[in-house]
Amino acid sequence: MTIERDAAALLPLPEVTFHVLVALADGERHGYAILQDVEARTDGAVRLSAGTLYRAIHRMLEQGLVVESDDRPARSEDDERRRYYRITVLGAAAVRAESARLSRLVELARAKGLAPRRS
Amino acid sequence: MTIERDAAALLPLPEVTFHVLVALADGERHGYAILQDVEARTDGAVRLSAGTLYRAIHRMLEQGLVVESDDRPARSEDDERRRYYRITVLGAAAVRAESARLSRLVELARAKGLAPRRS
DNA sequence: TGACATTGTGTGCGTCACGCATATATTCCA
DNA sequence: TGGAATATATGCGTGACGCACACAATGTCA
Repeated sequence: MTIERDAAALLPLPEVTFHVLVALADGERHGYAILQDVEARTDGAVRLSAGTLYRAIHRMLEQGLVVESDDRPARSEDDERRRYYRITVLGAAAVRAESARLSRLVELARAKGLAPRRS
Repeated sequence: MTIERDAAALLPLPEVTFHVLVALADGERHGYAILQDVEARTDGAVRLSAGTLYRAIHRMLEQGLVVESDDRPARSEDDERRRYYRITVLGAAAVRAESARLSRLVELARAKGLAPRRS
């Protein structure tokens, strides 16, 4: 309950924040990997600018949407420069709330015949 | 085709612009009526601030998303202060494109189990 | 009639999130 | 060995936002 209200207070989420949370939903990733993941999942349609991404991550750390992780991959596959992030319970609640908000926006347009038919 | 590309170049639409276009989709309205219409259709969840609304309308006029209308209601139901607006072909294309974009965002979240089930 | 809320449009101001450019260092690979 | 890719970060300008405020006409009610 409190989590849901805390999440609701953060809406609307900035676009880049939404993408970062979706990218982290199924596992930890470092910044640059988030960049590539978003681009791949959207077939190149969404390309985050690096500057905005890293600033968004800093904001998200302060807001408690993500935490930095100490888990590092095997030394042979690691890169010291990387900083890994994990989504928090609040982060998951926030992206769910934002998804619902966006879904309602689409419904508004759909009611006027302005949205694609339900896929 | 050209219209679709012109509309695509305006994405993402500012949130208030999206709401104004949806409000105008089924008929002409003046600014203050748009304010009330959005609030009513969203059950009070979305309340546009007047300042942002009127500035958005000015932007939209310059971009050709809406045009000011000379049609006035019967004098008995009119109010000289009002300024009426009509959505353009470009405006309709833009809100359709934005709806599709938002719909794709929801799909991204849905693929990770973070969006409400299809309503 | 006088007071006050509502309707209606508009500007001033500060802030946040953004893209683009740039900085800096490391790693990969031909 | 030199250039592309990887990786993170800051500088700067802009656009859209909310809130406060301004100002006038209209409606309501004591």
